[in-house]
Amino acid sequence: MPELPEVETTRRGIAPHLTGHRITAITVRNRQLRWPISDHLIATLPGEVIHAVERRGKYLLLRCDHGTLLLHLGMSGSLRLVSDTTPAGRHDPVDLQLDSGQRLRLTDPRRFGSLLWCEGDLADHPRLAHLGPEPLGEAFSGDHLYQQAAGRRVAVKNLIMDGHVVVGVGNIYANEALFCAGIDPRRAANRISRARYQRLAEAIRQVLQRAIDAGGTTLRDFVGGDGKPGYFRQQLQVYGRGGEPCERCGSALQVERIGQRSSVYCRRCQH
DNA sequence: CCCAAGACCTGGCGGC
DNA sequence: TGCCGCCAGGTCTTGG
Repeated sequence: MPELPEVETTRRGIAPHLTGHRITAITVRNRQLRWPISDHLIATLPGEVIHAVERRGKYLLLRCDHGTLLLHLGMSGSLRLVSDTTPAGRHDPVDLQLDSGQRLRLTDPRRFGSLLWCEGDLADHPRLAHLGPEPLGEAFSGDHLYQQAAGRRVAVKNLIMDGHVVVGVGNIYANEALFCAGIDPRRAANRISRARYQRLAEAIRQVLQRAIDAGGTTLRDFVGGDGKPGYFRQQLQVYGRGGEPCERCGSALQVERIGQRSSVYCRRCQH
């Protein structure tokens, strides 16, 4: 589920229910996530008040009195607010009990998500320190991509999915943005002009922003606890549409693996 | 430094 | 129906 737009949608959905509230208890049913949940986190979190809910890349940041909870949803994670009598399912490894009576429940069947506790300077945290710029922020541009591409022969699709280059671009939106920009996903990163990177940066921004905007409409359902977002599916031009006609030229969309990830593109429109 | 591949996990699907 | 292999929205680690 979670690419940047979904993480941002989640952030917006949960923030009003968390901000200003105290975590009164943490229930850990399975601590084996991407990294085991630390004893220190479990001991420390109860009693902390959440002052703000922010996002860096695909990490949600719950800023508390004495530190920050970093929450990553991995491949299959989602968060919901539930009442404290809602029975937990098989794949609900963690609940945070709040002083409002609600619980923030993490559901994560594949357990690639993570919960980390950071007490020092957030910017120095090993998971955050080397991340690239936010795609919707000022520091991200075609020039930035062009500079990052220098000397790199990987496929451009792999470049833009590299979190050290730019955060938040997952497999879905990498495919979409490259289609929008008319760039062949297999093209070597260092064989693309500055002008075309400008177009690509713009496409990345646009595609992510549009998805976030679409996500906004499901916020209420999400927080109510039953929402499985599927809202942006209809807007996808290439992802999940291998073999179907290209929206622009009508020729059949090509499916191919690039860097272990399934990729879809139009042979006629993307060069 | 760059890059490809393997690793972590579970569930759903299509094919036989 | 049952089993098997493959696929899945992420990213860290390892080894060349």
